[in-house]
Amino acid sequence: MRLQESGEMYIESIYVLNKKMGNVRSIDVCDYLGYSKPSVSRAMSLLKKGGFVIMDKEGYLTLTDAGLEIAEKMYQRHTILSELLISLGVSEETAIDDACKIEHHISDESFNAIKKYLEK
Amino acid sequence: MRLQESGEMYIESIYVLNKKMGNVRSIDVCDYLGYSKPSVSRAMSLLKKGGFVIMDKEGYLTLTDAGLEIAEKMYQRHTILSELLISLGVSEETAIDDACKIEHHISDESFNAIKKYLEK
DNA sequence: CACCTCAGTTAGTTTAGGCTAACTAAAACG
DNA sequence: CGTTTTAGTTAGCCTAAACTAACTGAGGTG
Repeated sequence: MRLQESGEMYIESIYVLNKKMGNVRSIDVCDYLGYSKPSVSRAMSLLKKGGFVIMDKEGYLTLTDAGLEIAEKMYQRHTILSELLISLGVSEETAIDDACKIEHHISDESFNAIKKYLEK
Repeated sequence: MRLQESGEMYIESIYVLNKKMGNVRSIDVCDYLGYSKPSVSRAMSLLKKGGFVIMDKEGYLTLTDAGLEIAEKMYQRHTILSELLISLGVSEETAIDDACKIEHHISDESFNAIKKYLEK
């Protein structure tokens, strides 16, 4: 199952919310992303089917290993891209916004080059 | 009229093809982007309606001032983002690919910060 | 001159990903 | 204990942007 950009966003949201508040349900994702319940519900059912997310009987969401792998990748990209932009003088708010969009489009090769640059 | 990412791509293609070969028609855009004729035809009619492109009776495409403004913006972004990535050690092919995707998502603020960084 | 090719358009399909309205079922409350 | 709130789902709509199939109309050629 091919994961789209929106799928990556949902997975990353679950990951971030989990770090922030422990248990995560669909409704939290709605609030976080500003999407309607049906949109999130449908996305979750696709992510469940794709094997990225598990939902228990009470509606709590957990990332599978596959989901966690994506989430960590996206989160690392998010963090490092923000860092790059901030180090170039961009405001924190814009840096985070832009990182959020770019993280889904940049190749591993470019990302690793940026990471290496920042490590120096 | 709000311009989507795909609209920006079409406009940039016309601009690039114009630089490369002088006159540009829809069919050249098809070849360049690898899209079907109906896709390009539809896109051109939207860009005409939006006032970004003019098509003469023979089908030759010209950018309006508004179109040219977008094209130059995208082209500059494309060039400078490629430059940035190449300067960080990314291969030319990947750098160009990634620049092509990122150019539509990055804010002016971040772009200007990158530009300033490269100027030093 | 009949025919073919080439460029563009029209019509209709598909997929992705938002949305609202309306339903269900469980929990919380007065 | 009945009603309200909360969370999730179902059904169906909309837009963007790709596609194929099929038409149109202009030029070039046997």
